[in-house]
Formats: sequence, C-alpha cells, structure tokens
Amino acid sequence: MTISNIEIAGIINQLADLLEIQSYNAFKIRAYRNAAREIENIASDLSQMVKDKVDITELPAIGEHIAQKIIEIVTTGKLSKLEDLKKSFPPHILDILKIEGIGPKRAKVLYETLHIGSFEDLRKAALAHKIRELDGFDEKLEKKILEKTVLAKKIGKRFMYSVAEPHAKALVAYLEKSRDILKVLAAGSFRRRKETVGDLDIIATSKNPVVVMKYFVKYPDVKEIVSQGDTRSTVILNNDMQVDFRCVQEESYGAALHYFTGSKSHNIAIRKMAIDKGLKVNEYGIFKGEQKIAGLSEEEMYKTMGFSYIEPELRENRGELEAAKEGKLPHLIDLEDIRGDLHMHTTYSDGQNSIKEMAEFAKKRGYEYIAITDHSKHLAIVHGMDESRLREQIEEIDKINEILDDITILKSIEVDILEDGSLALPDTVLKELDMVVAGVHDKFNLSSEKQTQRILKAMENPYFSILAHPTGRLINEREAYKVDMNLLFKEVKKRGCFLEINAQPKRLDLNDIYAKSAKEMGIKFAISTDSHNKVSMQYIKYGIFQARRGWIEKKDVINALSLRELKKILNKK
DNA sequence: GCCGTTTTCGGCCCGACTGTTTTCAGTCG
Repeated sequence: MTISNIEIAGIINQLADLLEIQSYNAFKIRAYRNAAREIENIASDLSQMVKDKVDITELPAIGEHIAQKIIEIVTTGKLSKLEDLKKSFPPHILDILKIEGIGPKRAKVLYETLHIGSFEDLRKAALAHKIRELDGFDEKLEKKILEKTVLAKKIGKRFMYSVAEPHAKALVAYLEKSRDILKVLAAGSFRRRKETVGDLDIIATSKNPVVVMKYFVKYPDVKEIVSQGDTRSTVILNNDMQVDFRCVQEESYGAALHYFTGSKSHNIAIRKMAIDKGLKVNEYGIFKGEQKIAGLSEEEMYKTMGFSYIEPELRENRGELEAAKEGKLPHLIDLEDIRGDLHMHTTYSDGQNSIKEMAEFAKKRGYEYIAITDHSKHLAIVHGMDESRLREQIEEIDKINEILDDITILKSIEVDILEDGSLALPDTVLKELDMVVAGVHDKFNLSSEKQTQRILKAMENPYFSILAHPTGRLINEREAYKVDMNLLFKEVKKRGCFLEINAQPKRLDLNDIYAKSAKEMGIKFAISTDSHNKVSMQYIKYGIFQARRGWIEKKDVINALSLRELKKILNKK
C-alpha cells in the first residue's frame, strides 16, 4: 500500500469537512486542517516515514492523535473514523460544499431539513423553490445555487500558470488605464509562480477605491459579479476563472500586497510570530497596539518582523521564515543565469524545426550552447531515431558547428528507458554523444518497486547524464508514475547524474517540492524546455519559476555553467 | 487536536462582503 502525502492530506481534510457539518469543536477541526496543510508541504514521503518507523509527531501540527490516524491511513489505506462518519451522511454530501455560498452550516441545514446530499438533490430542491424558505437562505441564494449546480463540474478547477498568465496580464493592463489606480499587480499564487493558479488575486492602490471597484467589475471579460464592496470585489471571467480584487490606500500597499500574495500558510505563520512579539499583522500593516509601524512596502514588513526579504516563490511556509530570520535564504536562480538549453527536438524526430534553425534561435537568445535530444527509435509514433539516423545527425551537427559562430550544439538524445531498465540504443553509439538524456515514455502503470528499479537500472549505464521529466506527470491530465523518489534521489546523488526540471508548461517536472528535497541532498539540475519548435525555447521561464519555488540557486543548475564547465562536469561521471 | 525559552491549560490569524435576524453569523480568502 503506497499512498501519497496529497492523498493523506485529502482524507484528513474530508474528515474535517464532515466534522464541520456536524458542528464539531471548531479548534479540533482547525487542528486537522493545519495538519493536512503541513502534510501537503512535506517533501519526504509520509508512507515511507511510517514504514521506516520515523516519529512523525516531530512534524509540525502533527501530534499523537493525528499521527495515529496517519499510521492507520498508511497501513490500511483508510481511516475508520472517517468511514464511520461517512455512514451518517449521503455519499456526495461534500460536493455541495464546493458551491459558492454554501459552507458547513448551510450544508447541515440542507441535509437535516430536506435530506439533500448531492448536486442533483440540491438542484431539484432549488427548482421546487424549497431552498428559499430555509433558515440562512433566501431567494437570491436559491437562484445562485440553481446556476451553480448546472456548472458544477467546473467548480474547483485550477488553471495552468501559462493559461492564467495572459488573463492576468490583460486584466492588469485594463486596470492600469484607470486614472484612479496608482499601482496594480497580480498577487496570489500567480505571483508566487505556482504551477497552477486557482484564481487571480489582483491588488491596487487608489485614493478612490469605490470608483475603482466600479471600473473593475466593468472589465469586458467579466461574466458574473460575485460580490462588490467598497474595497474588495470578486468576479468570474468568461473562462470561469475567479478574480479577487482588492484596493487599498497607498500607505498600505506593502501590507496588502503581502497579504494578497500569501500563501495562506505563510501569512498565518507570520501572524502567529507577530503575536509572540506583541504585534498584529493584517492587510493594512504591522501594528503595535494602535500604532502602525510598517506597511508601505513588503521589504519594510519583513524587516520590521526581523526577516530579510522573502521572494514570493518561497512563501509557502516551507522553512523560508526560519531561513529569513537567520539570513540563510537561497539566492534564487534567474532567467539571465541560463546559458543553454539541454533538451529539444528537431525534424529528426517529432520536432518542427531543423537543427540549424534551433541553433540560430538559441543564439539569438544569447545562449552559448544547446543540446539536440531527439527521440530514440522505441517510440514509433514520434519517428524516433535508430542507430544509423543518430549517426547521420551526429555528422550533421559536426558540420553545423563548423559553420556557426558563438554557439555550440551538443550531440545528445532523449533515449527511452525500456521496461527492463536498459536504454533503447546501444552504448556503442551513446558513447559518441556529448551527453545522454534518458526518460520513461511508456508503461506508466508499473508498481512503485518495478518503476523505481527500471530507472535505477537505467542510471547504471555509464553514458546516462540527465533523467528527463522525472515523475512523468502532466498537469490536469496524468498523474506521476509511482517511483520511490527518496531512493531515486539517493542514487542520483551517488551516481553523480542530474535531474531535469522540464519547463514545458504542462510538465514542470520535477515539481517544487521534489526539487527542494533533491537540492537539499546536493543534487544538481538541468532546467530544459523539451522544445519541439524553436519558439518554445521561451518556455524556459516556466522552468525557472518552478526551480525558484524549489529553492534552486545558480550553483545548482548545470545549464547555468559555461560550456567549458559543463563539458567538464559531463565528462566526470 | 496541537502547542509551549513567561504557559501542560488555555489559547488557537485577521478582516471583507452579504443579507438582514440593525449587531452579527456565515462564508470566503
């Protein structure tokens, strides 16, 4: 039985949800939620920790009782307390909590008076106008419920960062046109460069917030106004993306920006630390009694709290506050640090541009080098190369290298790791390459043991350089394959090979949590675009964002090295 | 249910919007 941290957190959150409908002790519920949030943030695998008999009560927010529950979940896959609780509710009761405006209290009323336990029940009751008569409901809410239950399946969807990005930019550009707005910025998980964005949080400063609110809700892409107040409004855009907009006075810009950037976990941790210092933190500033002592800028906020400035990407309460206190924050990698791209395809396999076109585009970007990594023959669908095609390509690269100045094309391949852990091409040809990128492209459903052994075996190959997209997940499409990441990292470290942070917006693989964990073990990374045409080399920024969220510094990244240094490190293996 | 360099008991982040039950509960972020 292997169960992921996310799944464990999900079970504990479900428990909290049901207890909340039962009006259970609010602080106990909060304790469950705190524990779930911490579990989502832990890099190491809880399942493995339990198997290794690690004392998990050492983890924050996890005491004796929750530890027992986690052990039960890991060993049985279930939580008996939750299973028992579920028996007293209809099976889909938690679905109705996803509807805007229905929380645990109203869910309880719906269930106890009308026995409503699903979207379908709710919809029928709303159509029969039975909802409006209930305590805590009215005609308006009933109407809203009816609308929401139609679109139920879209609720809770998260957008890939790259999808949210143009919407955020367009909206910010619209707001910038308002004369009443002084500053405006997209905050929230978007500013933290999280791989998916649930909603947009926009912050602005103005002397006339009410006027600004009116202007905001008139944005042409708005489909629905959820709420509109004097300083805060919420709308839904045509693509169903929610936007929360907050407008404050100039003097509170830093505090509001900090508050609206989050993460929630980071904010709560800071507010608790403030209480210990006899201070209060809110979106208007830091207060000592009645007196405001900071709030103009985030820098000032952090300084007042005794921290160095924390980059938005780090604000997840994953140790950044402790590091900031001790002045030990990482100096995060920047786009400008990248000197080459080590994963891209050409017309030799499934790419759209020639080797030369890719090289020339890279040169324009100011790169010193690129690696051409077309697919190996195993994958018929992408016209993978066999040995002789690869030799042809090697020759062509040699020729182009002679012609092109100021950029070097490294000879490489994205070779398949076969089910038995061997590579899809023989060593006789792999040894002629400058480096070998290897990846799993099929048999995603192997057991964790088999999948892990498959990759470890592949890494034994003396020419293996970089493990491509290490977990294979596709955001919103495909789960990661099951791999013992902890064991994998140990072997990568021992072998001296490298892990890829794949910058494709759908991959961003390794993710932030794994990247941080691997970095802590001393592993180095290649941040690569896996481009299938020249233009997508620009995706490198998404890889940088993910790497920054994983606390990655320039010194951790092999394609931030000069060509000479890179060759040296590639040959050392 | 968790936590503690003032505490093993007594706290637990903080505030806006909605609708209305004109002082607050419910919900949300």
